Amino acid sequence: MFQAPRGTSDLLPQDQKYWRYIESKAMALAGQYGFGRIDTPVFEDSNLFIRSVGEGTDIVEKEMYTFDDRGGDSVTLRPEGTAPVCRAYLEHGMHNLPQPVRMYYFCPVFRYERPQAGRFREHHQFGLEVLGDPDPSVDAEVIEFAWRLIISLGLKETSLLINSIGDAECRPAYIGELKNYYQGHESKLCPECRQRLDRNPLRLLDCKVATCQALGDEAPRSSDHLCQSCQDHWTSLRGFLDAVNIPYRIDHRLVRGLDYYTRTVFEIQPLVGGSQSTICGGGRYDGLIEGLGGRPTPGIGFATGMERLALNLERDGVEVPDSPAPKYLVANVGDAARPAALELAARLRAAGVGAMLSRGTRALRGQMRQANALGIPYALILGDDEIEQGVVMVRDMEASTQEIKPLQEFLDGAVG
RNA sequence: GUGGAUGUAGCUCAGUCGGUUAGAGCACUAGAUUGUGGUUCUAGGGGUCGGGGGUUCGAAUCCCCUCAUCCACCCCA
Repeated sequence: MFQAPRGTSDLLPQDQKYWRYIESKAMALAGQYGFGRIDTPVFEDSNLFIRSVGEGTDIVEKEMYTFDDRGGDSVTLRPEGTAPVCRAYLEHGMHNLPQPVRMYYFCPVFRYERPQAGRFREHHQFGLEVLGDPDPSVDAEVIEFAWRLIISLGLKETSLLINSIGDAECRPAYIGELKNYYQGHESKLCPECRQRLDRNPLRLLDCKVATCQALGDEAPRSSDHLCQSCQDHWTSLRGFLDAVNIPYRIDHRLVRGLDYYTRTVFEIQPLVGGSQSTICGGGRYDGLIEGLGGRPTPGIGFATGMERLALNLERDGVEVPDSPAPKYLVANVGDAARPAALELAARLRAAGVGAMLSRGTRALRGQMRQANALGIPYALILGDDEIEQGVVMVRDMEASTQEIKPLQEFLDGAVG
């Protein structure tokens, strides 16, 4: 037997409601905030991700689905959503549009990781980007969007964490200080963190080993080492967030795993849940587009994981509307009734009314069971008698009542 | 990539000191009701016991390998 590849899964009809619910809420908000949808290819030139996400990151080092296509070009299944959008911005000359350009997307994302609850090799993200506006009010608006999405979905018990990690001007000096600090305590670090000291000092801050955490509490804070412009940006951002009553918490140890982030970073996490619990993450990336060969263009965005949102909706018991069953099930008894039933169902659907043919069972009983099992509100019964008289029996499944109507009269009423 | 746990019907799980033909509930199909659902009763279909190899007269049960899922690390949505 075949089974879905490791870390992938089927989204079955009965589970679709959560996704459709999230999509409809997200799209409605995107419209309100003036975002236009963009869809980019599932795979891209591998170098796009190497250059944007960063060569030292886990994603590029060991998680990308990279292969040579038959023409010998190295392509990679999208491991994140921001770089392709920036590529599209450049490729289509969007800097000529009124700035900033606001775009959102739903797309599958691929990372070769060891699967676990809430973490998959293929997952799906809703995300958005604002390109071409450096102002902290945009940061606030993007964060407010993310928060509003979570609230409007009905998720409770979540917290919003923010931090500022500086930019190309001030971060190198900060990282130097951080290294200095940790080198003074190297003997107390866990083995992993000793490696981080060279490779990725920022990540020292979010180690979960207790002794490292204790060191992290006393470590120099990025927000205390910002250059003047980053400092101003950070201060303004908090003011704006206060102005729109967004309940953020500053987390000095919030750093993110992609190299392109500058200044603002943020995450939304549920208060309960396992280790794979972050449901939304994002930040500013003012150097990314320039790094991809464009003119200096600021950007900010975030992404949410559909699977994790759905997981949280289910766990929180959020009531999610299911897609309604067709209004009519057309039951039929006898050979003559089968084509008549098919025609009746077709006429109803042509007029925009939901109707489906019952399973071809000889016993009417089975067809009524079907209507019941599918939650179809009305059964239409066609037998030899009805066809002969040009009528149809309409049964209200919930009220357990039924009446005989002339076919044309029924159709007029059903369609009207 | 590291460590640990778990894999028996579509689902939830019994069954394992090795011993006939592997079970239950739910779900599904049908009958009771020759043209009427939900409740009830009855019957039926459905299993390479995750896969492969080994030990044995005999393996769902013991051993090895492998695959998958879950948990933690790592990392992230």
